[in-house]
Amino acid sequence: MSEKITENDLILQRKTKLAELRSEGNAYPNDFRRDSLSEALHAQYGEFDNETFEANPKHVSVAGRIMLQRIMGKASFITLQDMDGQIQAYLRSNDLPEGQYENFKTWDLGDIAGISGKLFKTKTGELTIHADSVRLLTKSLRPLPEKHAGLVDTEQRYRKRYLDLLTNEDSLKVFKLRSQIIGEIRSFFGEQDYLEVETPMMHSVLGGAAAKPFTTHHNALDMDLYLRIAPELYLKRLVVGGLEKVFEINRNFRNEGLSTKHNPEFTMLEYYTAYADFEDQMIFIESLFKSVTERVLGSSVVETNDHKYDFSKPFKRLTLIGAVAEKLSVKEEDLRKREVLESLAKKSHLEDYKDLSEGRLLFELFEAEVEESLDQPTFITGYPKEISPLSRISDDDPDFVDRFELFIGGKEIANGFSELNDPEDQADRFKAQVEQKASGDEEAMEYDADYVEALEYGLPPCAGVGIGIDRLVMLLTGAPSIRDVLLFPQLKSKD
RNA sequence: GGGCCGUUAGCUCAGUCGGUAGAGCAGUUCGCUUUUAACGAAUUGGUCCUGCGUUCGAGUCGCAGACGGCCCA
Repeated sequence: MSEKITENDLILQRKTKLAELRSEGNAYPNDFRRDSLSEALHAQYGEFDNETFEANPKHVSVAGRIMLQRIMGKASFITLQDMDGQIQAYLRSNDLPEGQYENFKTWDLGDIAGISGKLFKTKTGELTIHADSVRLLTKSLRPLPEKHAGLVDTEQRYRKRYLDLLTNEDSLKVFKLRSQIIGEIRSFFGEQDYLEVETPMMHSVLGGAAAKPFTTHHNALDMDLYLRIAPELYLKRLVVGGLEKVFEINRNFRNEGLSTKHNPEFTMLEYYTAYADFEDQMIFIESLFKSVTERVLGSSVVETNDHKYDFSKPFKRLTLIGAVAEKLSVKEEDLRKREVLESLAKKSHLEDYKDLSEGRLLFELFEAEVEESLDQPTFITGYPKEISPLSRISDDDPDFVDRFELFIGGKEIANGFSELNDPEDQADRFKAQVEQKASGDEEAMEYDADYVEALEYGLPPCAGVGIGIDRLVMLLTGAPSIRDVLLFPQLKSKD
């Protein structure tokens, strides 16, 4: 937390300048108002020539951070950066009020300034503000990273994201895109009459997913609570309550390892649709992905690095057992035999495979051997009942449930199923989870009696889906690590 | 948890065989009224991640640790 604050000459020089500013009045004014943003000016006036500007002068005020400066005696150019982009200003000693140019010469890269003046084009045709007034709005006490390379050190980019955003345009782009993606998802659901809700982040009963939780304590209630691992059971209570189309975009917390695909807190979209099943949801996801990519990227074809995904086409569909059979070159019917599963599990170095049920063995084989190879969008269906305690039993086979997971680029992107709305079956499944927990499965759920009671009032037939937003953003931006799409990824404290 | 790689000036990076720690940018000073990574000249700036060890001598070699990255389970 308290990384040692390093004082060096560069900072001391700037502090001396700040002291001078303080002695002249308020060093942190907040009465400058801009009327223009940089990119908007380029868009509106980029094609103008100086004749046009002379006939029809445009006076503008902009504000931003000084990123570059070119000082030539009694005239200078500076590059100002705002939320929109960058614009150049031309400061000429003779054209500024008494003393302003001399003050400007004491400013540093990274200082925040307000500039007013008329637009013109330089010799080389660059749109520039010919300043008639300049003001220092905020003194920067620390030097910015190197002006061309930007901030490169990965650790510093994560710990001091503000410097990364200021100096690395690509990084800023990723987070702008992330915001647009989430915005378009909201629009898509809104257009289809889904209601957006927020459900509790602090749960007294653990459920909704197989994961290890974070625990916390409420002092006034003297009660231990879990940070939620999933919002599922609350959202389905809302479906019982008549919110037949409902969604939530919010954080989940899982107390597990970190990797390029995992951060302890991550953003999940979950939605539920009454009178729909998992097959309907697969089609819905296809249209969601097509729509979001078209609206955000302008095309349903996403090309990043050496991968290409066309979201205008229906996704591939495979069964879990079929995918494992194909990958390991075994017959599907053999994958129903315990001895075959065990020998494959041994070959795949699965831990404690002798203690696992057949369904879990199959699932873990899939995770170990198949998942990573599913590059093109693929729905996997046919999940075993025992690893899906909230899913509806398949009408075709009582050992399996009506569930799918979506894989793209070797990563799990979505998980959905027809919901189990039989309260007696749900009670039995919770009991099985409690037994698994008792026998050492830290990821098993707890018995949620209140949820079973809600089901007893009647949950309409429905289906729900969870989509990992961070992984979706990785996919659409080509980011190789989840840390590149999280503004402040979890890192170890340096103390 | 294991393996590999990295950590040197504010930033980006060099650093030979173990022998006085370097460059570019930024900063400071001077010059320069259309520059664009502005330019020219001079110049300041170091806990070489931390600790211990080997050695006459360690940024460099060894051991332990911290943090980060990638890969594996």
